[in-house]
Amino acid sequence: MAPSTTTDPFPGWDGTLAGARRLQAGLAARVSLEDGFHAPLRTVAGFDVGFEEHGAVTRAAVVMLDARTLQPLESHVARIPTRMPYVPGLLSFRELPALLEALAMLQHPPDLAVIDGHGIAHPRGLGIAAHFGVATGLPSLGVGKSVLVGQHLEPGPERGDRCPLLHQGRQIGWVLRSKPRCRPLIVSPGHRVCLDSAAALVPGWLAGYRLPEPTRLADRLASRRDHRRPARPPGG
DNA sequence: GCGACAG
DNA sequence: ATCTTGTCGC
Repeated sequence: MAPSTTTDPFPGWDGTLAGARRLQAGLAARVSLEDGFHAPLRTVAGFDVGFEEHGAVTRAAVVMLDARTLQPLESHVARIPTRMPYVPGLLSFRELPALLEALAMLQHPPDLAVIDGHGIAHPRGLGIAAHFGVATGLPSLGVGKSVLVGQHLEPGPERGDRCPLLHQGRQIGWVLRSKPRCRPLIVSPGHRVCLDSAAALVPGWLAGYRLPEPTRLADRLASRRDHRRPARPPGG
């Protein structure tokens, strides 16, 4: 991929936590909630982060998939020194640099990026998936495993059942049942993806597991579980 | 002041 | 996130 398709993800950041929150507020104004991709998607890339050396090394994984068949086309792992601790609400300041390294390893950019974490379902509207989108210009959406902010009702028991995730009087995402008897996923737009599209796209990437394929495969690469444990077949 | 708090 | 095997329930 072109070496400099990504802009500085933290422009003007003074390194402080207060400065990080101010920067988020400013970057959030650049998020577009209108679809900025052409359907049908041809490629989708999943991203996730893991750690090594007791947290000293951040490990980001990317898996490029054929959006129609869900077959993996290409995958990479980027490893860089960890620079920040985990602070709720500031996840992107810890994990985004590694994700951008992984993105740069791809031969071509994906039509859309799926990131493990939240998009606009964030206190200041700039979760890691939204931050990734603004920094790269790529359409993106977040798939989280638990709520950071917002309220919601319990979605129905069937795959595809969903409820709006609301925060301060407006919808910021969806609570989606991706698999029966499993905790629902939190899906939210990152950048250049609208709420309805976020809800419509994810079910198309499900293959019998709780996590959609892009994120599930990236998760396995990021957290070495594939080197220690075999995969179990889908279904019941 | 107290509790909550993506990964 | 990470340390970690078997186990209970659908």
